[in-house]
Amino acid sequence: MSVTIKDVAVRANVSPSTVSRVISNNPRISDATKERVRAAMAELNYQPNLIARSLTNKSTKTLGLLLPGSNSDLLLNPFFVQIMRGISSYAKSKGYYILFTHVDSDEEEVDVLSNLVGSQWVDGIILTTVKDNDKSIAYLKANNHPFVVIGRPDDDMHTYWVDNDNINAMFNVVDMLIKKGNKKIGFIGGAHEFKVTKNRLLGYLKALKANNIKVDLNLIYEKDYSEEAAYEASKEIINYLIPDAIVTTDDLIAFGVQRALIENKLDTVSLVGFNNTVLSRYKVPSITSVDINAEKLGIFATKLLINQIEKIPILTNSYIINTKLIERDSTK
Amino acid sequence: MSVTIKDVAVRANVSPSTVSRVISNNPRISDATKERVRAAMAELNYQPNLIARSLTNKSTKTLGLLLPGSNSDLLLNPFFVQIMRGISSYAKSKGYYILFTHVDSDEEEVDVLSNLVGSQWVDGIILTTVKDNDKSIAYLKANNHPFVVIGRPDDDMHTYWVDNDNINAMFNVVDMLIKKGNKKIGFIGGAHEFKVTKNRLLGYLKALKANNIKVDLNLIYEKDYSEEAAYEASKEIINYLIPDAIVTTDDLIAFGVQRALIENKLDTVSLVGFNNTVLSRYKVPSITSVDINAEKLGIFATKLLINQIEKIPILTNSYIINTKLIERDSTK
DNA sequence: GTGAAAGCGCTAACAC
DNA sequence: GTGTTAGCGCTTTCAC
Repeated sequence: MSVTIKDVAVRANVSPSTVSRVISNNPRISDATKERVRAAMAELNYQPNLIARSLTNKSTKTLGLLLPGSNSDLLLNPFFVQIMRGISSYAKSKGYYILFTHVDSDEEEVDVLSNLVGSQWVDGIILTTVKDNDKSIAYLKANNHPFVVIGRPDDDMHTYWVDNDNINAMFNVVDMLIKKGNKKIGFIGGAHEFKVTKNRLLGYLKALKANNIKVDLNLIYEKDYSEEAAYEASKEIINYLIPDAIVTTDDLIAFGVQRALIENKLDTVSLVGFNNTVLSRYKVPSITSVDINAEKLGIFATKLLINQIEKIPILTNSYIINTKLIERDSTK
Repeated sequence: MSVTIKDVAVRANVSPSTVSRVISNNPRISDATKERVRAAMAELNYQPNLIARSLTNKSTKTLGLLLPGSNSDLLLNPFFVQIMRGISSYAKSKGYYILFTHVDSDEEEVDVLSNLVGSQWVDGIILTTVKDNDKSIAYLKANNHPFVVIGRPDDDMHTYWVDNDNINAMFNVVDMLIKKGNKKIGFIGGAHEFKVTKNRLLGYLKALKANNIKVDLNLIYEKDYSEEAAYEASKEIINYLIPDAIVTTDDLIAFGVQRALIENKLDTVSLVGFNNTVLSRYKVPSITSVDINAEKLGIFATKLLINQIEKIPILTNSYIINTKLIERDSTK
């Protein structure tokens, strides 16, 4: 059928092992035979069968990427695609493939992992969300399988992870708003089970405290990552009081807030998004947002994982990716 | 190291081949031994090594997914993620994995394909864009490798593909607008090299013709898939004349148009997007758009591909996925 | 109904 | 420097 190492060997009048050595560029092969073998490979249009190689090497040069399920708008968020782009490009540069799977439910997640890992399909796993007491993390640790998570895990000293400094990023947003004179600041975040939400909320609280502003629980909402839920939450806040500003944990959420603000003609209320998606810039008014460098998150996560797999000594088990506040018209 | 078929065999006091037969549920194995083997597998927590299986079976149960490069906002478009979700969920239901790669340039595309195919990593390929004289399609055909494309290819009788009826979908949009009294209708599309753009333009032209409206080339723009480019194009159209309506080939483009319209206080101009992304619904005014059923595109593409790989007789080499016009406030 | 043996395409230890 | 050989973990033909 397709041409194998044996065919090349016959053609070049050498043994299969010699061909293999030429492929891996083994220095002990004479230049003459190298030439001959390479010529044979070219003539026969030979391409190594990576499956066979994987079997002997016990390594597939493939990374598994677990994406969250379809129960929220989370995946529709462009920042996921940016992360994927980062992962894909770094992986490619290091000769790795990416296998991806959606996970529909929490229970399923460990099953899927167990398949991927147990079947020896992947050399490592990239997790894209982190929860408290994350089952997937627990499973991978128990099985001692290389993995990296995007987001800060509970056991941040003994896990490979990348994340933004979400506490600080949100602290800066809120602090900036307060310095500009805003006092009554609402917070609308995604589901509380996600670490991101939790940490951004922490940053919010920290900033209030640092500026001696009392926390008002009626101004704090944590729902799911949808435009609609955010819209509803904003209306509740507005009914309670007219805030000076509303901060959110995602642009999609900010879009929902903006809709509510516009509907209620509240053009004095400041608004801040997160993740700096393409559209935040083009909204009217354009929305101030925090650029989280999603592509970089993907790149460094993959780097951490590949170093781990290839046992390349690394100085750190994590990277904090810098964020950048992009001020636009929605904050005065 | 990890537990293999041999370990199970020893434990269950049978030969490896028997274990293999139990795994594949071979009917000639007695229920008693089946039981025994299954028990052994459970006790040892055995999971088949898929790499080894792939080597013997000459099938990896993995599909390669090629995504467009980073030179446009195309990939940031939520509809891509929806397609991926469709692909992933159907593939999963049939026991297939998905390997994905970004392609940065056209030249690179064939290289990447040749790697994927030649290395025998994937059983089939999913192409997500189609161009005229598509090199990738040519390569896959030449190598006789199973593939499917999302979008209608040149040789639509001898290629597996899924697509919307883009000509008709756009025809209906424009026809509807004309029936409502709009006459001067602008068209802003993505890059002309993409078949999608071409076909939607065709539908636009067809509708004008059917209604005896003369084509005005000053109202037709084909740029790239970006908000910004669309915004600029709209301004040029507005400078030329105030249109009754503007149709676009993508919501992202429509967003750019809307920004230009709002800036110029042109609230009488109708606007239609495409792909019905989440945000079109929440824009102010909400944007009429065409739902292309992206997830379904992914599902049926994968179905076509897997049937082909497994040599399941199929009645058709393509599916036309229905579209649905979602009327909102942007069209009067 | 079950076992023995060969082979998928590659790599690597061991010879010479 | 190069060849021989065994083996990665599985499936499958051929025996019995």
